Amino acid sequence: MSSLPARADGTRAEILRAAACLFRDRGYHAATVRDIAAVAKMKAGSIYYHFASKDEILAEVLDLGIERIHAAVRDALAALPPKSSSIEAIETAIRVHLEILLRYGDFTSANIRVYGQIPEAARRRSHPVRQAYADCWTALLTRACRDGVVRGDIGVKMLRLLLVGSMNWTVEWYKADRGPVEDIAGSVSKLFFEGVLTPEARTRWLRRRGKRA
Amino acid sequence: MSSLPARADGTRAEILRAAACLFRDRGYHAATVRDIAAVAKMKAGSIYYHFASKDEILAEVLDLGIERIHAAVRDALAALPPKSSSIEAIETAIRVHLEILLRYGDFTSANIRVYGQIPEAARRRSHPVRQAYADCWTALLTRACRDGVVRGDIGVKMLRLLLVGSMNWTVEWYKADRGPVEDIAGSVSKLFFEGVLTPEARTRWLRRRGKRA
DNA sequence: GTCTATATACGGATAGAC
DNA sequence: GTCTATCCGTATATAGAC
Repeated sequence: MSSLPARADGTRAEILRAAACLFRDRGYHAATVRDIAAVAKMKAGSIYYHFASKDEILAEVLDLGIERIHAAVRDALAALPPKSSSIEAIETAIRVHLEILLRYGDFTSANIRVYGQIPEAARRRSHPVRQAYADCWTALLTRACRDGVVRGDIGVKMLRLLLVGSMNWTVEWYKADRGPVEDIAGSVSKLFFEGVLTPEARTRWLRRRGKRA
Repeated sequence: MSSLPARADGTRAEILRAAACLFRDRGYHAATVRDIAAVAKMKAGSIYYHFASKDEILAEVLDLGIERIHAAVRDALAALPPKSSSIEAIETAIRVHLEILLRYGDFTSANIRVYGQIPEAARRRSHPVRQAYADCWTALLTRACRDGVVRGDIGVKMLRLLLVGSMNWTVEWYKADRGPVEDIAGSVSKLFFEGVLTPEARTRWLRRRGKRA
C-alpha cells in the first residue's frame, strides 16, 4: 500500500529512482538536477514538467523511502500467525527492515543518509511519516516489554534507537558480496536478543554487576 | 597525541572547527567556503591564505575526527590496570568513543556524516586513518573472543560493524537533554553484553534456537 | 594576514520551439 | 512531453590593495 503506484506514470517514477540513487551516493546538494536528468535519460529542463522543484523531488523521495519500509514491515507483521510471540514479531521486523533497506533500498538508504543534512523545513515536512514508522517499533518493543520478554531497565526508546541505529548503519558498509541479507538479520537478532557474552563470561559479568548495584 | 597542536596556530584551528561544524550540519557540498569564513569571523578570500582548497579543509577535518577519537580510546585503554579483563576494555572503549563523539564531537560526527557522500578520491585519502581505528576495535574484540569472553559464532567483523554502528548512529538522535553520555554508554554496554531478553524469555529462546539447529 | 573585487564555472529554474 | 537556450544567483578560487 505504498503511495508509489498512485502517480507512477513511469517517467515520474524513473526520475524519483534516479534521484534517490544519486542523493544516496552523493548527498542532496551534490546531486544536481542535470545529473538526475542524465540518469533518467533526459535533459534537465524536462524534469520540471514533472516536478516543480528539486525540493519537491527530495520530499517525495524521503516519504517514499520510509513509507515503503514501513509498509513492508507492517504487512509482514500482519501476516504472522495470530499467536506469534512478541519475540517473533521483532525478529520478523528486523529481517524485513534489513531486506528492504539493503536489497531494494535506494529510497530508504537515501533517506537515511541525507536526512541529517537537509534544511529544517524539509525535515519538518517529512517528520510525520518518520514518526509513524518509529511508533511502529515503539509499539513492538513496548508489547514485548509488557509480555515480560524484553527487559524494562533500559527503556523502550533507547532500545529502539540503538537497534534501529545499528541496522540503519549497515547502509554504510553493506556490499552484496558480504553474503545474504538474511545472515546479517540473523546476526542482528542474535546479538540483540542474546548479547555477545559466552555463558561463563555472562555469569561472571552479572555477578559483578549485581555487586555494584 | 592528536595531530591538531602541530599546526594549530589559532586561526587555522578556528577555520577547521567552523568547517567541521558546518559539514556536520549541512553536508560537505552545502557548506560553502563563505559560510565557513563567516563562522570563523573572516571573509571567504582569507581562507585561502591558510588552505589551498576546500578539499584540503575536508581532508584535514576527516583525519582529525578519527585521530582524535582513536587517540582518546587508545589512551584510555593504555591507562587501564594491567590485569583488566577484555570485557572491561570493551566497556571502556564504548564509553570513551561515545564521550568524544557526543561531547567534543564536531570533527568526529562530521566525519561520520559526510564520509558516505564525498568523492572517491577523498575517501581513499582518509582510508588509512579510518582503517587504523577499525583495527583497534578488531583487536579488542578478537582478544575478547580468544579469552572465551565473547561468542565466536557471529564473527568479529560483524560484531564490530554492528556495535560501532549503533554508537555512530547516536549522532543522528542524541541531544544534550537526553541525559548524560555515561547513561547511553551504560545502555550500550548492557545491551551489547547481555542482550535484551529477560532471563525467562532467554531460556525459552535458547531452547527454541537449539531445536532449530 | 585579511580585505575587496573579480574571474570562471556551475547550480536551479524558466521560456518557448518542436 | 521533451528539447534547446538562457536568465540569474551563487560557488570556488585568484589577484592585488592594504
